[in-house]
Amino acid sequence: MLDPKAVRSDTTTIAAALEKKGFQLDVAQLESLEEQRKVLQVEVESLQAQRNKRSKSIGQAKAAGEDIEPLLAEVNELKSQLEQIDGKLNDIQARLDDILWGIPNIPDPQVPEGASEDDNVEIHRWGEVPSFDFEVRDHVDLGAGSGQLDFEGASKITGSRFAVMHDQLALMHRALIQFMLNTHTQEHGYREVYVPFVVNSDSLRGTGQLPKFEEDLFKLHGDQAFYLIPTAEVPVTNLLRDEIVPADALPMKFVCHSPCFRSEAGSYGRDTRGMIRQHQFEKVELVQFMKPEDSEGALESLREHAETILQKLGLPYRAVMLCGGDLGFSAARTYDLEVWLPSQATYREISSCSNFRDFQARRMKARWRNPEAKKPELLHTINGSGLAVGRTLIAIMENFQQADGSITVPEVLRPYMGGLERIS
RNA sequence: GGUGGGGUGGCUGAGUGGUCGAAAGCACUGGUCUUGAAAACCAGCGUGUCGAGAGGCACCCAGGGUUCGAAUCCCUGCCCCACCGCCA
Repeated sequence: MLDPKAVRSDTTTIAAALEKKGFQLDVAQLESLEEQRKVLQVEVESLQAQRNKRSKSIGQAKAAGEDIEPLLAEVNELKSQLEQIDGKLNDIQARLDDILWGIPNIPDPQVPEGASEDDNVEIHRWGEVPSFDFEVRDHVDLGAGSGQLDFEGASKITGSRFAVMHDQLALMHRALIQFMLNTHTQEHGYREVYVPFVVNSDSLRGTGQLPKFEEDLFKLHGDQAFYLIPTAEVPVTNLLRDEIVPADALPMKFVCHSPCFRSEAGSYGRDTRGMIRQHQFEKVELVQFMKPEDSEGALESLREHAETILQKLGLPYRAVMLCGGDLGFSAARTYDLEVWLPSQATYREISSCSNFRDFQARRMKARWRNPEAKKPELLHTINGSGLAVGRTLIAIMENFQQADGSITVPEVLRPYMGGLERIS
């Protein structure tokens, strides 16, 4: 959420800044509601002040044994006035809140202009794109060849956009998770955390998936509004919801492995083949909380932490900065890491690293005590995938495939796989 | 699933209809004292919002309700603790 005060006072400036994201802020409506709110609120509060005063004097009069009837009549009149105006205020306030919770974060000035991912700006490339002296197979064919990747089975069990893995492939999938977690805890200073994979709606509001993007989520049936997590970002970031942390606890860095569940509504027909876009996938997520002045630098280092995984695995990739139109709802600035996929002869997203500034923190009331300030201040949050496990597996299969359809296991994974050098 | 007890400020914990945003203790901050520290003593110390300020308003798990007035009474929900049942 943006600072409501800023939205109030700099409405047009903010509306202009949001255009980069392709978001149209209804300035006229906002201003009109705000004007009404102000008047009504002043009125309600002054009526409340009067009521409180009279009620107090009723108590005193009663104690003194005086007649309270005239006072009662007076205060009853106030009460009915108050009820009427308060009802109007609540209505206006609810409408303002709806607008406020639905405004995306303001993109950073350095975010490039653009409407879609085609306008993202490449920052750098790493590694050499492999060349093959045989016909390249995609991960679906490679998996079918070894009989270790089964989409029909998954389709029978559940439906489309799920996968079943067997044997060495399942082992490598698991090894990737261990490798990523160990690297981030042992080399990058993250605390490992295990969290619920089912969350309530407050948590989703906190990180920004709700109220606008409910259709992207799997919602559980039941009395309570529970959802499957679309990313570990949701439970981990919400660890600090309604908390005030001391300055010396910052920065806080968490790494969390979790499954992620996404409905993929609106992506019919996209990436229907294979394991690129699934309803369920594993991800190792990096989440950090820090003082506002540290978040820009922290995003750079978090991106490097994610890049380290790709480098250690020897996977060619590039880093891009997302343009305004491709930026997520809550993000002020995002780097995507894209891994090379030989079968598609292109780079595909494997990690997304974002700075949310105080946008999520304001929604969550996640704060810290700045010793130099009198009041608690909002934290900054950043996060990024380190990495998406399923897509990493695909990238390894395709980049390290051999003419015979076998796959060379990256050196760093072998200790996690009993020394296995090749999947065949 | 059953029975009982609870959810109050950073923590512990008092408060069961009126001057309570809330006692007390701990923690924390500042001061006195001390060579320094500790102890002792004094003072300060929740969050949000409106206001230049004085101050107003709201917040005692959440949402409704009763009342002139609710932390306190009623209803619903959520959560926690104890015991019983069931269970990976």
